[in-house]
Amino acid sequence: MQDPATAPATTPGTALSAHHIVTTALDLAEREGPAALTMRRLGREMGVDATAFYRHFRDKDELVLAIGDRMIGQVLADLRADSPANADPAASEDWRDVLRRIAAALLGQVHVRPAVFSMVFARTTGGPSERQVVEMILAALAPLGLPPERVVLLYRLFIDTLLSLGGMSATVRTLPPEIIEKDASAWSRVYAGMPHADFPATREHATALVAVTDDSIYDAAVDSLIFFIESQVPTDRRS
Amino acid sequence: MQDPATAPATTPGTALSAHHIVTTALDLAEREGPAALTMRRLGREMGVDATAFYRHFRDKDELVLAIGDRMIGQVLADLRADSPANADPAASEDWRDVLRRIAAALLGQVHVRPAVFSMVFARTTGGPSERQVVEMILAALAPLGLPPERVVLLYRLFIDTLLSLGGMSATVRTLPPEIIEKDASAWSRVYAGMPHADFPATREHATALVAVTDDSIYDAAVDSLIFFIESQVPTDRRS
DNA sequence: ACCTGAACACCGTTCAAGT
DNA sequence: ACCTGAACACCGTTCAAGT
Repeated sequence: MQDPATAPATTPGTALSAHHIVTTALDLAEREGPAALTMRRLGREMGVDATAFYRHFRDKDELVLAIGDRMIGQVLADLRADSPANADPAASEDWRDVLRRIAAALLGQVHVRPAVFSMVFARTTGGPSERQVVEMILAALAPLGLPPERVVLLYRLFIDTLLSLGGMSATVRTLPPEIIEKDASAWSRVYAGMPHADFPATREHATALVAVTDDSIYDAAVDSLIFFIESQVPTDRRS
Repeated sequence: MQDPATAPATTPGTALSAHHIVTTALDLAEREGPAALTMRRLGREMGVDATAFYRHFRDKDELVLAIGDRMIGQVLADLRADSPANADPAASEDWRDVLRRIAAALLGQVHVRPAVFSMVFARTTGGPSERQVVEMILAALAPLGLPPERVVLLYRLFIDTLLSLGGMSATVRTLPPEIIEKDASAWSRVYAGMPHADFPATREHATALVAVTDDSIYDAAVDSLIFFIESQVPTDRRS
């Protein structure tokens, strides 16, 4: 609690902090879309001049990465929350379950913070949360008896596939509404009124095509990745 | 050849056409990055006012989609060029080879047109080239004896995984140079100077981690996807 | 130490006017 | 029919000035 009389008259209770800026920026991006996250708009939101943020972040990119770091922190928090190690810290979890839990936590953020996810999925923050997720995946794959080059390739295949699939889905979700409409109608046109003679396979699958969801594709990707990794594991380490 | 005397003095030999606009815009984006593709910059490039393009495209998004369509057209051209059906039109190619050729053609555009790829990989143009690629993949998977819902899921898994992995790679490639540097150094920091006690798996794989390339990940994804699809095919249809 | 405000060099897009 | 040019409502960022 700050005494209103001693607080500077120009900024009544609106002291900026990196944490508070990130919180407000994240909310703004999710509420109105990635394009609404501008320095000026954020300034209006927080009652300060647009240029005030440059005291806390070198440039807008730094701010966006900080928002991304906040999101990865949530991924990590979700992972800890439903970890079986909470019940039995000594139990070493099956690597498949570790990967499935990480995949689920990432997909959760695609749903709950699509704007942020679309802004940072191709970027690296190098923050502490990111490092811990990296360590979790590598620690799960390391005991499988594969050469290190193979381990890191499978690690990157896993994380890059899920980040990019999630990022694509999040990007589409946060496009301006009129463009989402255009994209959707483009697919309808592709699948529907097509010359039967030239596009037999597409016509045959038109009904099924419109029913596929991004989440079912993501789930299939997780199954596919685990199935592929399993196939590389020496038979004596399979379980 | 146009008589210089009869050509309008204001636009000497610079008549705009949708095709010419797309060509110049694509070149500009690849030459100077996606951020350099602005209406004003393109106008300067072509010697016309920035607002002249609105006679040919409804808005900038339409122009970007047209550029994307041009790129997919190249994918299709590449596919036709190295199709074995050129030699023997009666031969029906193994579905694995069809998928591998499509994957290779997409990756080719990631390399040769990363800026365009990064701008459109999450979008749908609904153009004729796109339709033909869709038909190619569905026609390859249709004879495998799977229910239509399964066919379309595997089709989407295949195309979405490769588009999004390629898109992520292309996005990183076309980031402003100083940001690429920041991203790369972020990874070095993650992999290198980390507390050995807390990140044993990361430390163990530090050397191997920096050696993984986007292309090797993409290739592994193609292998993984084909391996997964194979596993779903009824045994009597495997070959 | 932290924020303001003017300024610079940009954006996409609309619309009346020119040829 | 096609392009121009002024105008509107925006951007990110720098820097001198304020408190």
